[in-house]
Formats: sequence, structure tokens, C-alpha cells
Amino acid sequence: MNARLSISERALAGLAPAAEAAAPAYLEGLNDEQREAVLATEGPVLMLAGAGTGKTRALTTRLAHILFMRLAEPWQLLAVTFTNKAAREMKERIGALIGERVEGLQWLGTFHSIGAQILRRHAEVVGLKPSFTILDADDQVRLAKQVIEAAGLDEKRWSGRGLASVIDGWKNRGLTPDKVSANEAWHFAEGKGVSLYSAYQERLKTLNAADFGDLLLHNITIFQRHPDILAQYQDKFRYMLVDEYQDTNVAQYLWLRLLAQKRRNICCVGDDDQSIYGWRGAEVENILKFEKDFPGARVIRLERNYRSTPAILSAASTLIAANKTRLGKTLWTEATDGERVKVRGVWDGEEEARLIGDDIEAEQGKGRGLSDMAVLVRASFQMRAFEERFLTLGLPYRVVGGPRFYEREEVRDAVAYLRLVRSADDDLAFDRIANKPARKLGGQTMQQIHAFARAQNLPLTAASRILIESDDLGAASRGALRRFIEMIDRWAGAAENLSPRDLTELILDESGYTDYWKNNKSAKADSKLDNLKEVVQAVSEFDTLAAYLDHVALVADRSEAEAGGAVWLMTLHAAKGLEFPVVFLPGWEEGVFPSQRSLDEGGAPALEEERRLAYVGITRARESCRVSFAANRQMYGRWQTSLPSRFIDELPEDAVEVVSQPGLYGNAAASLPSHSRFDATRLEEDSYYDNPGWRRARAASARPGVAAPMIEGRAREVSVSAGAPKFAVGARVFHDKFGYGRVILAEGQKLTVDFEHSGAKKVVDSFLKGA
DNA sequence: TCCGAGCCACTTTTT
DNA sequence: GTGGCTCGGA
Repeated sequence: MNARLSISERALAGLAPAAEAAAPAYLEGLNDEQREAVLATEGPVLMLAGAGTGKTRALTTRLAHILFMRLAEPWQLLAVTFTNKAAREMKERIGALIGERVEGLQWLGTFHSIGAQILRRHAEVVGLKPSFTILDADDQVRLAKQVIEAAGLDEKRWSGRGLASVIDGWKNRGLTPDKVSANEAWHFAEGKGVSLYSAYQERLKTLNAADFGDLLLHNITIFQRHPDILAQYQDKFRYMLVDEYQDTNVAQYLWLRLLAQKRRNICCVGDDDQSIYGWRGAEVENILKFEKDFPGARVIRLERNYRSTPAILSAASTLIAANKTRLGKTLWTEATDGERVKVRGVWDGEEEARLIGDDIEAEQGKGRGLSDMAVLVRASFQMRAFEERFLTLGLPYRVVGGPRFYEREEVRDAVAYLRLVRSADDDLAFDRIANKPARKLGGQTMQQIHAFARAQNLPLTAASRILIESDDLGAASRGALRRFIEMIDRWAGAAENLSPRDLTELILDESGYTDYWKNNKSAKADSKLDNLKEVVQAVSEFDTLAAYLDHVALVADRSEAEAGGAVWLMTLHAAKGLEFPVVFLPGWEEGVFPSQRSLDEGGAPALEEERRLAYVGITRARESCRVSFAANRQMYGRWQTSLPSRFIDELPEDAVEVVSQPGLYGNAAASLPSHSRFDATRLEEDSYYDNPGWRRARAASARPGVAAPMIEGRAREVSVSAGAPKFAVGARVFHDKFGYGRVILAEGQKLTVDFEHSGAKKVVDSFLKGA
């Protein structure tokens, strides 16, 4: 074991005869595994950190420790994260430990921001100028579209979006056009995929631009072509730290491996059970094969959980154990009590939203803060039911996600002006704002400019300069184009003397862009103007236009209003890394979660990823975790009957409490003339409720004492209303699925209707409208 | 240039 | 059910 002691471990041991006594204060309060993760500074380390096990603490302490021990200076540490938020938090927490030296951590950031930093220094190696523009997803799609157009392909059949995503996929896997296999080239446009990819890359070079994928891919190319450059970084980075390693894609993996090859002081932190980004290129494989990639790697498991109750942990652990491809670890806690995971079956999506709303109000009544509660959904379309319900209740809520500030039309327009002023070759920016506001540069004129630029192989601005001196354009268009180009030139000149803020104000004013929205009478105009002011505000925080534009492209965080007192509503993906005392997990139905589409497209591995998503969901909860599923759900305007999610069956019985309502099934059903409402649904599909989860739900609800309704009052309402028929025999009705018909038999809620097109069917009254 | 009709698709989404 | 996009006409 001694041989495996790291420099820092030996250093610490050598500090004093009693190492314990000499241990620095920052090691106090760490458990054994965390401490091991902090001290094992030398050689490859894989830190498998389960949910809620104090990962962030361990890794920030580790970095601080390296600095305290003077094993490296701040600028010799490479620490990569996926999100800006994670990078920021890490920096703050290290700062709290080491003080102002934290400012020297210039290589702490996201993969993309660090990739961009390196690329700016060696841009010429891959044919770019150091001032290259970073394109966002939207620009990428536009560019891809142009490439498809230029190749004369049917744009309906082959969308820009499609090409962009195929190219993205290749870039995520570290493939430059020459490395894409012939077989894969068929993934797009019948074999033209690769030539389109090459054309796309050529266009990027002409535009002096890089997309997100390029930021890393170009790095790899540079490292491979110039071993001397690689060696320089290998020497520089004495210690490397990678957060969320399970989310790395192949390109990121290759990048890391190149950099770590020499010193091998790489510490990857992650949790294979929380890998939920496979669909955008993440390879769980990376974390699974770490020990193979780095022989002699030390694997440290953080399994002691400080977040959740035993029942929540047991539910999560049992569920995730059904996955085959995992390294395996078991969370444990010293906590002993706490409530079990509640599983509730409801009639439909609306009722689910209503009951969760009631639960939230009940918790609030008990003194729980609203921001202590979160509703986590699989897909954003599920949010609507909750928003509607919360609005009705007047319950403050906050949606995390959605369109981000820098993705909004007006913000992108304003930024496009700035981009064009900074880099005249930025054709995408030119295209975007040349005629916004309208300045007589309509589609006709723009097409002529494009055609000329393409023929001469020039950027649009350069082409425009020539065109305004020629007679190729009509007098009106020529004048309009001249005024536009002169405006750009004037701003570019002004940029020398003005602060970014003043320049931005000047541009927004002189271009007429602000007036464009002032004159717009739509309801959106006000908020658009506000957002423009926000842009000016944001710009004024930067010393140079270039710095601002990089910020926009790379650090464009969603602006999350930090207002307390609101229930959280977000997707499971967005919830990763967060925790809440009370978590609601609605929509656990086959088809919704696991998502049918995911299963169709990804098969067994995709199912495992869905299961990991369920695991992430459950482990967000500290005290209370409430899963629910609906028997019926309206999707895309159609009613669908659904099966409880297989994940519900995978939860351990003893950690779960099934909470159901009378009137749905169980006791109250017995009081109905012949069938429960659920029996009525069985008429349509007999096997739906013949599965273990459902049988268990029924059995549990029949057991007295276990199935106490969560909200008694409401539940009783449901059961009381269960007997009242809504339509009389002979009534004309409308059904979403079957159309018009006439009621021929009524038994409580269960009606037999003779439909005009599909004949007699047994249906439930709630699916019917009067007609 | 702008607006409405028709058509389509529709998980997750950082950088 | 809904929103986004395209196309054609005013």
C-alpha cells in the first residue's frame, strides 16, 4: 500500500510524527473515501461518486490541497466541467478555501471554453484566424442548410437540421471528414453525407468560424499534427480534473487522453449511473473502461449518502440494479427513519396535476417552503398540465429551462450587428440583419449578392463592396446596399474609440433596430425592447467587444431569476445535480417514461439510460419522493390509455407505499353496481392492468391502513361522484377517437355508445362530450 | 412585404 | 392540440 501513497500522502505523513494531528483543517469533516480522493493526487484516479455523496466537496478540496501542498501553481491545473454553472461553482468553492490565488486558475472551465482558448492560440494550424467567430446551434443549422442548397439537394427531404445533427454526431466522435467511414457516409443524403460535411467545413473556414464541435475537434487536429504544441500543454498541465466524466463524448475523451498521456495525473469524477446524455454523444463506455485506459488507476467509490432517507436510497438502488452495464456501487446512509417512496395511480393527467397541486398546498400548510418542492418530468410537454393547475391555484412556480436569453430573436439580431462589426467575413450575421429593419434589401437583392459572392468566392461584405461600384444592381438596391455597408464601416471605425457599451447603443440606435421594435405594435415588442436593454447592460460588463462575443457564444447561461418562494418545475435532465426536500415524479407510464421514442430508436441501451434518468429523479429527493402514473393521458390531442411504467415494478416493495384513491379501484369499487371505473377501461384493452405493478397497486389499496388517501377530502369527492351518470340513453355524444354516436346503454359511468362510423363501443362518460 | 392556409412533427439539450 | 414553417396571394 505504501507504494501507492501519493506524493501528497507522503508529504502529509512526513509533516509530523502523528499524521492525524498534522492534517490540515480542510481535511477535517471528510469521510475516509473523500479524504482518500483528496490525497491521491498522483497517477490516474477514478472517483465514482454516487448521488449526494459529497462529490463537489471532495473535488474542490482536492484542487485546494494540490495548491496548498505547492504540487502545482494555479495555472498548471486543468479542471474541466460541462456547464458554466459547474465551473463557476467550483471556482467559488475553491476560492473559499484558498482565497485570491483562485484567480490564477485560468484553465478551470468548460470543455468548450478551454478548447476555444487553446484554439485561439493556434488557429492558423487549422486555417483559421485567431479572431474566429464561434457559431451557435442556430447558425450551424443555417449553414448546413446553405450547404444543402448549394449541393442542389431536395431541401424538403434533407433538412439543414438533419445535416447539422449528423455532422455534430461525427464531431462528437472525433471524426473529421476524412475519417468518416464510407458506410457512415450513407447516414445522410444517400452517400453525400461526407462531401456535405467537407463543404460545411470549407464554408466555416471561409467564414472564419468554428462551431461547438470544432472547438475540441480542431484541438485534437492541432495536437496530432504538432506534437510540439501538444507537449507544451502536456507539460503545463501537471494535474487534470474532469467532472461528470460519464457525460464525456469520444472527442472529449480523445482530447483528455492526449493531454494526460505524459504526466498521467488525471482524476475523473463521475457516476456511471447518472449518465443521461447518451443521445447527444456521451459515451458511458468512457467511464466504464477508465481502468483499461489508464492502467494502475485507483478507483475510489463515494457511496455514503448525505442526502436522502433510507427508503429513497433503497428505491433508487434497487431500480438501478436492473441495469447491466454499470460499474456497481451501493449507496448507504446512517439515517434511519423517514417516509417511504409514495406511488400513486390516478385516473388521468389532469387529476395527477390536481392531486400534486393539492399535495404542494398541504405541504405548504405544514410550513414547507415552496422552493423546497419540485416537479420533475420526463419531457417538457408534460409541464403544461402542471402550469395550468398551478395558475388556477395561484401557486407560484418556476420553470427551469426553456428558451435562453441569447437564443431570442432580438438578442441574436443585436449580437449579429456586433459580430458583423467585429468580423466583416461573418456572412451569417450579414444575412441575419442586412434587411432587419427593412432597408430595401429584399430577397431579390440578397440573392444577387449571394450569387456574386459565391462566384467570386468572397464574403458577402466584400462582394457587396464590389457590387455597389458596378451596375449589376438596380439603382435603388445599390443605394440601399451602399448605405448599409457605409453604416457597418462607420461602426467599425467607431469601435476603435468607443467602449463596447457605447458602440452597442450607437449601433442599435443608428441601425434603426430599436425603432423597429418601438414601432412594432405586437404584445411582444415591450419585452423585446427590455431584452435589448439587457444586451447593452451585459455588454457594458466587458472591456472588449471580442470578450463579450465569446461570452455570448460560450458562457450564455440561462438567466435564472433567483427568486425564492416558488415550486420548481423542470425536466429530469435539468434536475441533475440538484436536490429538493420534496420531489414529485409524475408520468411514470410506459411510453412516457420510459419514453417510447427512446426505446424505439435506442433499444436496450436506451432503456438503461431511461432507467438512469429514473434513478437521477429519485435521488434528487431528500425527504419525500412521490411517484405517480395516470391510467389515461391526452397526448397530441388524443386520449391514450397507458400502463404503469416498468420502473414502478422495479421499486422494492418495502421501500414503497402505494397511495391510491377510493373510487378508482379497491374498496370503493365494490360499492359500485358492477364495475369500477378501471374495469370500464379494461373493456378496451384487457391486458392493460394485468401486470405486476398494477396488481400490487390494487392489492395494496385493499390492505387497510396502507392505502390512506393522501388528500382525504378530494379523494372522497372522486368516489362520491363516481356513481352519477353524465349522459342519458338516447343522448347524442362525441368521442375524440370514435366521433359521433348515440348512447344505447348506461351503467354508471360506463356507457355503451353506437358510433356512426365504428359501431357499438363501451366507453367511459368522461371521454364523451354532448353533441 | 405581410398574412393566412395548409402541412408536419412532436424527448431529453450544454456548449 | 400546438407551434413552426412554407407557399401563395393580396
